[in-house]
Amino acid sequence: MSTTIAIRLPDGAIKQMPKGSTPFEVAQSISEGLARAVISASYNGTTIEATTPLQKDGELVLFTWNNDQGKKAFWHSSAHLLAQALEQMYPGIKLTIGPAIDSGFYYDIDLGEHSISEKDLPTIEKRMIELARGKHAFALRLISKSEALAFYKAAGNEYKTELIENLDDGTITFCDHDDFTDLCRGGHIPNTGMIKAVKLTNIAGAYWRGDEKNKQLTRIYGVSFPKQKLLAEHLELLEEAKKRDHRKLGAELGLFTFSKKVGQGLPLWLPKGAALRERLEQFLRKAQTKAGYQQVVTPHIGQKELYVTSGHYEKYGADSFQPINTPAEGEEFLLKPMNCPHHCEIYNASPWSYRDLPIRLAEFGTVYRYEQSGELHGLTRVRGFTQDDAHIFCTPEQLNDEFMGVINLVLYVFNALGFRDFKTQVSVRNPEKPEKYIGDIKLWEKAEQAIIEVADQKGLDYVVETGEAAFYGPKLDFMVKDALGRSWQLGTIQVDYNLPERFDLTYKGNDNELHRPVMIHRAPFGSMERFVAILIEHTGGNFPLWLNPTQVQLLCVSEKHEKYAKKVSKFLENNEIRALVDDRSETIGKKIREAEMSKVPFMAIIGEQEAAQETVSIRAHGGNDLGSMSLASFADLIRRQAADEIKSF
RNA sequence: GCCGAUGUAGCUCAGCUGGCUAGAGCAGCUGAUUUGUAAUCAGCAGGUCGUGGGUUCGAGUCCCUCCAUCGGCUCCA
Repeated sequence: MSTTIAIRLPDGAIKQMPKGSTPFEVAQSISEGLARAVISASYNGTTIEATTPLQKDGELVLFTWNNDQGKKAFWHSSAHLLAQALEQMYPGIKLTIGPAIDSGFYYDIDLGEHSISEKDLPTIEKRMIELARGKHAFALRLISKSEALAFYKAAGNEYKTELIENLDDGTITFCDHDDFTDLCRGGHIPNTGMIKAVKLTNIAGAYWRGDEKNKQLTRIYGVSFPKQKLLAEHLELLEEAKKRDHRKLGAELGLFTFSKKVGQGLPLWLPKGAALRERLEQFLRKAQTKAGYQQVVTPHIGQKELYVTSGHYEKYGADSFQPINTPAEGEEFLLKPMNCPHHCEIYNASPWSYRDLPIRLAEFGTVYRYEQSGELHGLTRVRGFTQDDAHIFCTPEQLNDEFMGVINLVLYVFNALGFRDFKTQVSVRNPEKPEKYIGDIKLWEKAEQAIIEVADQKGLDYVVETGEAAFYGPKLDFMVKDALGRSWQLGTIQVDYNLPERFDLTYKGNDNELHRPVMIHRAPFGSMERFVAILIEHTGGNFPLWLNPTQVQLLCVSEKHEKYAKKVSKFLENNEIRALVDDRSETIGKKIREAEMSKVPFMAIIGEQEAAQETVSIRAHGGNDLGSMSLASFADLIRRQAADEIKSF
């Protein structure tokens, strides 16, 4: 029997180590520095501890703080530490789950009689650090299902018992450190001493197993680091991100506002915001016209019957804005929560031949949805919003090509606005919850297959999310993160075989028989509101020149130069450049300061010299002095930059 | 909707353990100043302290209700 094993490292090197060596010892054989940094490891694809003995040949990957897996192990271990501190400070609480997340960790706890508020967090942090200093090793041990159940039954913890019930005997492990034990599948740092800095960020309610019908537990979120300095940097990053918050910038830049009197979640677009939005609409309208869309307009309300037909009423009626009554007995209208039923009726207004299809109907359609009060969020989640909606009615044979066409349009839009960092997600139904969906399973399968086929063909790097489909069909969603890293769905493309059935949509085929068209619902922006919100956060309010409501601010050095400023302004206007004149009796310093704060891309200083030489002195936002130039070359500069921005896609 | 937090002039904030007519800066208005690359000076005005109730001799400060906002959960046609 061999006493050494061959361990292959990611760089291809093969280490011969004594059987039973640990990843930590392998690291040590490479360098002491690496050994100190190693957090956890994976062996033949399975996450293991740095201290797990390796018994057979295999491939080893060492994880440090610099890998995502290393961070996950670090944060997961920190969750254990949090649980230990909580158990000591609040005896009798019941632990449930405590995973690592993208930026930190949390633990869900049933506090029973106790209650914890944000004021208690610093004390808990302190206790965690004290415990960490004990440098207690994390030790994973296999335990039988019956023993595991006995352990948590004795503790009266019904949550852990429920978790264990769903695990297979022989795969269950406990993790011990110090006097603390937790059900755990592994992936820890060697010992608690590595955790040098902890920040518990917030406290929240979270339902057991994510189900609203279950008991609400207390969730404590935190983040931890191997160095104090890293925590300070992390907090600073959060502060920076807050400055890009679209709610803050929206107010500062005068883009939009809300009014308690108008109502929660009903945004009011101010002139500058409306100008920005208008330009986005123009941009998309142009692209859509090129892509063969036709613009339509439909009313903001529709008879209740319309939504009963579509199935929306049954699904959302009770939780929506309630029907509007009229003087006529029994007559009821709903504020439209989506545009598709209206567009279906437009389709139905004429008979169609297969030669006419595809029909692409587009509308910037304003819809109203009664979102739960706790869900409202700036412009990203509102109760009244405008979708850049369109519905494509096509033959089944045309579906893939049409779907591809929409993907290309969405990518074009994202590119044009600099959204390079997005994720695509194929949202399919959850087969275990058929009650959430309408229509024939066979059609669902066809629709899902079509999306995956086209996404593959396009080479999209998508993830499949089960249970995220709309109730009438699966979709391809384009997800973009906000300043704080929260993911939002912007673009969406949906395949729908169901509404054509419900609205009895038909076309005459070349066989002279009536056939069902397929419908694609799609919105590249998603909604104007959410898109503008994310655009604000991505650009920090420094919009691309072609989109900016104000491209140039003309700043008079004194009131004497007002006349020349007007002339310059006229010139720019004739060249389709959007400029404003600041001719107040303020110092030039103050005018520059205010223009800087309003994030205008260019400032043109206009004084004695400029008036005499018929030039402008240009300062770019941020302080870059571009010197003086003729009006024509300035106009040219702006035109070129705007054209470059648009061309870059 | 649920858990936790917050709510003082248009904005950012001060107001200690409840105690006289609630303060400041910026923004606004009026006047002076006519200015060369991130805040000119002076004066004036502006708040029923989110709302409604309660405790108290006395509430911006303590308690409750509701409303709105923030961080999560759930939801997202």
